[in-house]
Amino acid sequence: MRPYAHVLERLRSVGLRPTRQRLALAKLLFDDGPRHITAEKLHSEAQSQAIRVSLATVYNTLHQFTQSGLLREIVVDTSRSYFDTSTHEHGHFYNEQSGELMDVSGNLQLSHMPEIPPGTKVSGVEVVIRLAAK
Amino acid sequence: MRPYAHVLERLRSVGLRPTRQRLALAKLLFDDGPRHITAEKLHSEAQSQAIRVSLATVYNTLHQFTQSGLLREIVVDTSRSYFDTSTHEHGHFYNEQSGELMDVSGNLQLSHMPEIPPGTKVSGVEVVIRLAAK
DNA sequence: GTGTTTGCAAAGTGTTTGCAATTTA
DNA sequence: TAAATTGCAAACACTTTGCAAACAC
Repeated sequence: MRPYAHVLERLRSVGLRPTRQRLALAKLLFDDGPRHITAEKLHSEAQSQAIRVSLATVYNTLHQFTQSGLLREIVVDTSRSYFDTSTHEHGHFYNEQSGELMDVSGNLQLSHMPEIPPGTKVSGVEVVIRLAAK
Repeated sequence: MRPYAHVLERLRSVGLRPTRQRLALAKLLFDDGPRHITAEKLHSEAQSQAIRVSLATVYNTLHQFTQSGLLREIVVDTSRSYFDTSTHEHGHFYNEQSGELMDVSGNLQLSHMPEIPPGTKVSGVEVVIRLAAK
């Protein structure tokens, strides 16, 4: 029985040593479909499953995963960072009251791509639909 | 001669007392066409023009202006808040290297508006095109 | 064994807050 | 003069960093 096999493979494939902490966090992140999570949430989730990881390591790991392309950072709130396990380009709903971040299903395109300022190239397009209670 | 007349009027129209600080900041913000600015930048700009305003007041003022609809806050960077003097809905270019935020000219629409989660309504749509050096 | 990773605690950064002093109407 | 606003300094929340101990290979 190798419960971590797929996650282990995933880490190996991007050249990250599969340490106990990274394996545990990767399992939390990638084992149950798309997730949107903050560092603090992931940390407390780990704690509640008796996984001992420091908050600093959670931050480090989230950034390493992001750099490696396993995660994507989504900027919707000045006061905390969200990380998305879906790395393809897609839009988001953000509920400011609850802090909940959700994928927009289906593909959400721009009507047209505007002209890009000279000397630059597009590194990403973010569409955020902010929600409030009705 | 009433150099602040228009700005003064603007503050009055949203029910904010035209104090010396608010007038000076409003002048910096609204007198030269659309601007995208952070609190620290506005503060240092004021300082360099010998306008005495504390950073706390700059923050307070930016938030009051935002609440009153004179400004719009744009979320593009976890580490600082940007405020836009154009309050209509429009897209932005964000150059992560320089920290420069620019309007997308022309109107940038979504190909379609997705179905909104039940019990919520759209409070705003943000489109950010991230730029990197070519 | 050697280089990498972790955890802690301290430091950092942008932002907010409490409250006395000042200003506006 | 009464109520609103300001400025200061302290407090805050999230995030990053330095470094010794622990770990992976």
